[in-house]
Amino acid sequence: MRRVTTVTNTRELAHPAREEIRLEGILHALSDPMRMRVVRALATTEDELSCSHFVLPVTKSTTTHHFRVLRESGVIQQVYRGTAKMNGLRRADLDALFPGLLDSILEAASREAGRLGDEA
Amino acid sequence: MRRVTTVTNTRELAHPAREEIRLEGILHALSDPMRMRVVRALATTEDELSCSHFVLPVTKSTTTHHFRVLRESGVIQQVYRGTAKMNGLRRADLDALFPGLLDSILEAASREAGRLGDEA
DNA sequence: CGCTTCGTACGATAGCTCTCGTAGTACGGG
DNA sequence: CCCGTACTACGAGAGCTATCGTACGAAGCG
Repeated sequence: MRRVTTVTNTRELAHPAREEIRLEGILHALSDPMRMRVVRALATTEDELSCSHFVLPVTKSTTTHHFRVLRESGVIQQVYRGTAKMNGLRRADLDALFPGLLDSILEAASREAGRLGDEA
Repeated sequence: MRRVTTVTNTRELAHPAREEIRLEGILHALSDPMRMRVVRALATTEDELSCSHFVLPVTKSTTTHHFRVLRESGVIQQVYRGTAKMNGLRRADLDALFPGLLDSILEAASREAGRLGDEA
């Protein structure tokens, strides 16, 4: 029952620092179809998207799990905004660490989607 | 006891066709340190390298396992040459499917290795 | 103060995966 | 024909992972 005086958010989320991000972790995170889907959606916009914005064919707890994997691997950043949890790609960090990598992977994903008829 | 009349190799290895290669599978294959190590070594040369050329800190059966994962995901091609099994990157196929992807990942791996002091 | 919406925590389960050891097959050389 | 080298197959174990369901907490709305 601790009272909070600030208007802003209390719930904090642990993110790896830029230097802690590992290529291995990124590749692993993106090797799951659900997570790749999320990242591709995030890449299409500058805005942050809420978790509930995504409609994945899995339950909500599983979705939470995937977002956590993405956050802990350093691919996305998450912040609470009211009841919603907003998600954004860590573009600056990823580009600084591995220039061109994210774009190559996104391009590859897009290519494959097109090739397999998923479109987009 | 089947006798073979041909002089060339009998043992065939199953490889995915180019169109069967999946990005997901590639990323997963490369998200393992041992396998990334192998791929990085293969990328440094045009030649094919035998499995025994690699000295990984795991047993031989584990090594066999990793090579199989790489082959089945379409990252490498393998062929028997006498008692040896030669390995080569499937550069042409990968570049055709996902232009720039392999190089970006290799570059990222190299960057991280440098950053972490592994050198090379 | 309830109610709703959004997301989390926890426990469970099935399946995969990395690892090993042992036993075995294929090839080439003497 | 036997032996050594190179790699495989199989079985097993420990650990991770994707998934679910249920129960819960946090924020906002009326």
